[in-house]
Amino acid sequence: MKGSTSLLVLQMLNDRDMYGYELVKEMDQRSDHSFQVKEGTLYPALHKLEKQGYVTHYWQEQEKGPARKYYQVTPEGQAMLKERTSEWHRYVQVMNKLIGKHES
Amino acid sequence: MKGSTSLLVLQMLNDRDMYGYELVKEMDQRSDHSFQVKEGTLYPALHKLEKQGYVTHYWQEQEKGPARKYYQVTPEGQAMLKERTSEWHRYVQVMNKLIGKHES
DNA sequence: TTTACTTACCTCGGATAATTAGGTATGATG
DNA sequence: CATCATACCTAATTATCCGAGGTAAGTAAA
Repeated sequence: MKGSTSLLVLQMLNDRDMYGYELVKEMDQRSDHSFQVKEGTLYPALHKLEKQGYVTHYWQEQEKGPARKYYQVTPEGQAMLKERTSEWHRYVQVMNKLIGKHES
Repeated sequence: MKGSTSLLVLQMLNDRDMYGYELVKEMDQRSDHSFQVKEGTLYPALHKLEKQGYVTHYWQEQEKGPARKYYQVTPEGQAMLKERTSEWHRYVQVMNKLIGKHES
Protein backbone atom coordinates (compact mmCIF):
# COMPACT_ATOMS: atom_id res chain seq x y z
CA MET A 1 0.00 0.00 0.00
CA LYS A 2 1.45 3.34 -1.05
CA GLY A 3 1.10 7.01 -0.37
CA SER A 4 0.94 7.16 3.38
CA THR A 5 4.60 7.01 4.28
CA SER A 6 4.87 10.73 4.87
CA LEU A 7 1.76 10.70 7.03
CA LEU A 8 3.22 7.90 9.08
CA VAL A 9 6.54 9.68 9.45
CA LEU A 10 4.97 12.95 10.47
CA GLN A 11 2.87 11.18 13.07
CA MET A 12 5.85 9.41 14.61
CA LEU A 13 7.92 12.59 14.68
CA ASN A 14 5.05 14.39 16.34
CA ASP A 15 5.45 12.14 19.37
CA ARG A 16 9.17 12.73 19.63
CA ASP A 17 12.19 13.71 17.56
CA MET A 18 13.67 10.73 15.78
CA TYR A 19 16.38 9.91 13.28
CA GLY A 20 15.94 8.06 10.01
CA TYR A 21 17.42 4.74 10.95
CA GLU A 22 15.37 4.74 14.13
CA LEU A 23 12.18 5.37 12.18
CA VAL A 24 12.84 2.39 9.93
CA LYS A 25 13.43 0.05 12.85
CA GLU A 26 10.60 1.43 14.95
CA MET A 27 7.97 1.15 12.24
CA ASP A 28 9.06 -2.37 11.47
CA GLN A 29 8.78 -3.30 15.13
CA ARG A 30 5.53 -1.51 15.88
CA SER A 31 3.83 -3.07 12.87
CA ASP A 32 5.05 -6.55 13.84
CA HIS A 33 7.07 -6.64 10.63
CA SER A 34 3.90 -6.47 8.55
CA PHE A 35 5.12 -3.52 6.62
CA GLN A 36 8.67 -2.39 6.37
CA VAL A 37 9.37 1.09 5.16
CA LYS A 38 12.64 0.70 3.34
CA GLU A 39 15.57 3.09 3.63
CA GLY A 40 15.35 3.81 -0.07
CA THR A 41 11.83 5.05 0.60
CA LEU A 42 12.32 6.78 3.91
CA TYR A 43 15.32 8.98 3.28
CA PRO A 44 13.95 10.59 0.12
CA ALA A 45 10.61 11.05 1.92
CA LEU A 46 12.33 12.84 4.82
CA HIS A 47 14.22 15.08 2.42
CA LYS A 48 11.02 15.97 0.68
CA LEU A 49 9.23 16.74 3.93
CA GLU A 50 12.09 19.02 4.87
CA LYS A 51 12.07 20.73 1.50
CA GLN A 52 8.36 21.34 1.98
CA GLY A 53 9.04 22.88 5.37
CA TYR A 54 7.20 20.26 7.41
CA VAL A 55 10.27 19.08 9.30
CA THR A 56 13.72 20.39 10.19
CA HIS A 57 16.81 18.53 11.33
CA TYR A 58 19.70 18.82 13.74
CA TRP A 59 22.75 16.64 14.12
CA GLN A 60 23.62 14.90 17.33
CA GLU A 61 27.09 13.42 17.77
CA GLN A 62 27.20 10.11 19.59
CA GLU A 63 29.88 8.91 21.97
CA LYS A 64 29.86 5.64 20.14
CA GLY A 65 28.87 5.10 16.53
CA PRO A 66 27.97 7.52 13.76
CA ALA A 67 26.19 10.82 14.37
CA ARG A 68 22.43 10.89 14.19
CA LYS A 69 20.33 13.27 12.14
CA TYR A 70 17.27 14.02 14.21
CA TYR A 71 14.11 15.31 12.63
CA GLN A 72 11.59 17.59 14.23
CA VAL A 73 8.11 18.60 13.10
CA THR A 74 7.50 22.28 12.38
CA PRO A 75 4.22 24.10 13.06
CA GLU A 76 3.46 23.80 9.34
CA GLY A 77 4.11 20.09 9.67
CA GLN A 78 1.69 19.83 12.56
CA ALA A 79 -1.01 21.59 10.57
CA MET A 80 -0.29 19.29 7.65
CA LEU A 81 -0.44 16.28 9.92
CA LYS A 82 -3.82 17.25 11.27
CA GLU A 83 -5.18 17.66 7.78
CA ARG A 84 -3.70 14.45 6.39
CA THR A 85 -4.88 12.47 9.39
CA SER A 86 -8.49 13.46 8.97
CA GLU A 87 -8.10 12.77 5.27
CA TRP A 88 -6.94 9.29 6.17
CA HIS A 89 -9.92 8.71 8.42
CA ARG A 90 -12.29 9.90 5.71
CA TYR A 91 -10.57 7.61 3.27
CA VAL A 92 -10.89 4.58 5.51
CA GLN A 93 -14.53 5.35 6.13
CA VAL A 94 -15.26 5.47 2.42
CA MET A 95 -13.26 2.33 1.71
CA ASN A 96 -15.13 0.50 4.46
CA LYS A 97 -18.41 1.74 3.08
CA LEU A 98 -17.52 0.49 -0.38
CA ILE A 99 -15.75 -2.67 0.67
CA GLY A 100 -17.65 -3.74 3.74
CA LYS A 101 -16.10 -3.68 7.16
CA HIS A 102 -15.28 -7.07 8.53
CA GLU A 103 -13.21 -5.98 11.48
CA SER A 104 -11.37 -8.91 12.97
CA MET B 1 -4.10 7.63 -1.50
CA LYS B 2 -2.56 5.22 -3.96
CA GLY B 3 -2.57 1.55 -4.71
CA SER B 4 -6.12 0.64 -3.83
CA THR B 5 -7.92 1.67 -7.00
CA SER B 6 -7.90 -1.84 -8.37
CA LEU B 7 -9.20 -3.22 -5.09
CA LEU B 8 -12.02 -0.70 -5.15
CA VAL B 9 -12.86 -1.50 -8.75
CA LEU B 10 -12.88 -5.25 -8.16
CA GLN B 11 -15.15 -4.81 -5.19
CA MET B 12 -17.65 -2.70 -7.10
CA LEU B 13 -17.68 -5.10 -10.03
CA ASN B 14 -18.22 -7.97 -7.64
CA ASP B 15 -21.60 -6.50 -6.75
CA ARG B 16 -22.65 -6.03 -10.34
CA ASP B 17 -21.25 -5.61 -13.84
CA MET B 18 -20.45 -2.00 -14.56
CA TYR B 19 -18.87 0.10 -17.29
CA GLY B 20 -15.97 2.47 -16.87
CA TYR B 21 -17.77 5.75 -17.00
CA GLU B 22 -20.32 4.43 -14.53
CA LEU B 23 -17.56 3.44 -12.11
CA VAL B 24 -16.08 6.92 -12.18
CA LYS B 25 -19.42 8.59 -11.46
CA GLU B 26 -20.50 6.04 -8.88
CA MET B 27 -17.30 6.23 -6.85
CA ASP B 28 -17.45 9.99 -6.87
CA GLN B 29 -21.03 9.91 -5.65
CA ARG B 30 -20.64 7.16 -3.07
CA SER B 31 -17.64 8.87 -1.53
CA ASP B 32 -19.46 12.22 -1.36
CA HIS B 33 -16.87 13.62 -3.78
CA SER B 34 -14.12 13.03 -1.22
CA PHE B 35 -12.05 11.13 -3.69
CA GLN B 36 -12.41 11.16 -7.42
CA VAL B 37 -10.87 8.36 -9.38
CA LYS B 38 -9.99 10.02 -12.65
CA GLU B 39 -10.65 8.50 -16.04
CA GLY B 40 -6.95 8.57 -16.78
CA THR B 41 -6.49 6.36 -13.74
CA LEU B 42 -9.48 4.11 -14.14
CA TYR B 43 -9.24 3.03 -17.76
CA PRO B 44 -5.61 1.93 -17.56
CA ALA B 45 -6.46 0.15 -14.30
CA LEU B 46 -9.31 -1.73 -15.96
CA HIS B 47 -7.11 -2.71 -18.87
CA LYS B 48 -4.51 -4.01 -16.50
CA LEU B 49 -7.04 -6.02 -14.50
CA GLU B 50 -8.26 -7.56 -17.73
CA LYS B 51 -4.74 -8.36 -18.88
CA GLN B 52 -4.17 -10.06 -15.53
CA GLY B 53 -7.30 -12.12 -16.03
CA TYR B 54 -9.26 -10.67 -13.13
CA VAL B 55 -12.02 -9.17 -15.26
CA THR B 56 -13.49 -9.64 -18.73
CA HIS B 57 -15.64 -7.32 -20.80
CA TYR B 58 -18.57 -7.36 -23.17
CA TRP B 59 -20.05 -4.54 -25.22
CA GLN B 60 -23.63 -3.46 -24.90
CA GLU B 61 -25.12 -1.20 -27.55
CA GLN B 62 -27.44 1.50 -26.29
CA GLU B 63 -30.58 2.80 -27.98
CA LYS B 64 -29.38 6.27 -27.19
CA GLY B 65 -25.79 7.34 -26.78
CA PRO B 66 -22.50 5.50 -27.20
CA ALA B 67 -22.11 1.79 -26.50
CA ARG B 68 -21.01 0.66 -23.05
CA LYS B 69 -18.15 -1.65 -22.25
CA TYR B 70 -19.27 -3.69 -19.28
CA TYR B 71 -16.76 -5.39 -17.03
CA GLN B 72 -17.30 -8.60 -15.13
CA VAL B 73 -15.19 -10.23 -12.41
CA THR B 74 -13.72 -13.66 -13.16
CA PRO B 75 -13.23 -16.43 -10.58
CA GLU B 76 -9.56 -15.47 -10.44
CA GLY B 77 -10.67 -11.91 -9.79
CA GLN B 78 -12.86 -13.03 -6.92
CA ALA B 79 -9.98 -14.93 -5.35
CA MET B 80 -7.78 -11.90 -5.80
CA LEU B 81 -10.42 -9.69 -4.26
CA LYS B 82 -10.71 -11.84 -1.19
CA GLU B 83 -6.96 -11.76 -0.67
CA ARG B 84 -6.57 -8.04 -1.27
CA THR B 85 -9.48 -7.24 1.02
CA SER B 86 -7.97 -8.99 4.01
CA GLU B 87 -4.67 -7.32 3.18
CA TRP B 88 -6.48 -3.99 3.32
CA HIS B 89 -7.96 -4.78 6.71
CA ARG B 90 -4.55 -5.72 8.07
CA TYR B 91 -3.13 -2.52 6.69
CA VAL B 92 -5.78 -0.36 8.33
CA GLN B 93 -5.23 -2.10 11.64
CA VAL B 94 -1.53 -1.35 11.57
CA MET B 95 -2.05 2.24 10.45
CA ASN B 96 -4.53 2.81 13.25
CA LYS B 97 -2.10 1.37 15.73
CA LEU B 98 0.68 3.66 14.52
CA ILE B 99 -1.47 6.72 14.00
CA GLY B 100 -4.05 6.45 16.72
CA LYS B 101 -7.66 5.73 15.93
CA HIS B 102 -9.88 8.72 16.40
CA GLU B 103 -12.96 7.30 14.76
CA SER B 104 -15.42 10.04 14.08
C1' DT C 1 45.24 -7.17 12.00
C1' DT C 2 42.14 -8.19 9.11
C1' DT C 3 37.43 -9.46 8.64
C1' DA C 4 32.79 -8.93 9.60
C1' DC C 5 28.92 -6.92 11.74
C1' DT C 6 25.98 -3.09 13.33
C1' DT C 7 24.81 1.49 13.21
C1' DA C 8 23.86 5.42 10.42
C1' DC C 9 23.72 8.17 6.50
C1' DC C 10 22.95 8.46 1.36
C1' DT C 11 21.81 7.99 -4.12
C1' DC C 12 20.57 5.93 -8.48
C1' DG C 13 17.73 3.22 -11.66
C1' DG C 14 13.68 0.76 -12.68
C1' DA C 15 8.96 -0.26 -11.97
C1' DT C 16 4.40 1.03 -10.89
C1' DA C 17 0.73 4.36 -10.27
C1' DA C 18 -1.73 8.61 -10.63
C1' DT C 19 -2.73 12.81 -12.78
C1' DT C 20 -3.08 16.22 -16.46
C1' DA C 21 -4.44 17.09 -20.59
C1' DG C 22 -5.68 16.07 -24.35
C1' DG C 23 -8.43 13.14 -28.34
C1' DT C 24 -12.69 10.54 -30.65
C1' DA C 25 -17.60 9.82 -31.27
C1' DT C 26 -22.80 9.76 -30.35
C1' DG C 27 -26.78 12.07 -29.33
C1' DA C 28 -29.65 15.50 -26.80
C1' DT C 29 -30.65 20.36 -25.68
C1' DG C 30 -30.72 25.21 -26.27
C1' DC D 1 -25.30 25.25 -35.01
C1' DA D 2 -23.02 25.24 -30.74
C1' DT D 3 -22.69 23.12 -26.58
C1' DC D 4 -23.22 19.77 -23.22
C1' DA D 5 -23.42 14.94 -21.45
C1' DT D 6 -22.28 10.39 -22.29
C1' DA D 7 -18.71 7.08 -23.25
C1' DC D 8 -14.47 5.40 -24.73
C1' DC D 9 -9.29 6.12 -25.02
C1' DT D 10 -3.89 7.41 -24.84
C1' DA D 11 0.45 10.00 -24.09
C1' DA D 12 3.45 12.69 -21.21
C1' DT D 13 4.55 14.03 -16.90
C1' DT D 14 5.04 13.50 -12.06
C1' DA D 15 5.13 10.86 -7.74
C1' DT D 16 6.32 6.92 -5.11
C1' DC D 17 8.48 2.75 -3.89
C1' DC D 18 11.91 -0.63 -3.85
C1' DG D 19 16.29 -2.95 -4.74
C1' DA D 20 20.83 -2.49 -4.91
C1' DG D 21 24.31 -0.36 -4.29
C1' DG D 22 27.91 3.02 -1.61
C1' DT D 23 30.25 5.70 2.55
C1' DA D 24 31.79 5.89 7.15
C1' DA D 25 32.31 4.97 12.23
C1' DG D 26 32.91 1.84 15.80
C1' DT D 27 32.93 -2.99 17.85
C1' DA D 28 34.01 -7.77 18.23
C1' DA D 29 35.94 -11.86 16.90
C1' DA D 30 39.40 -14.86 14.36
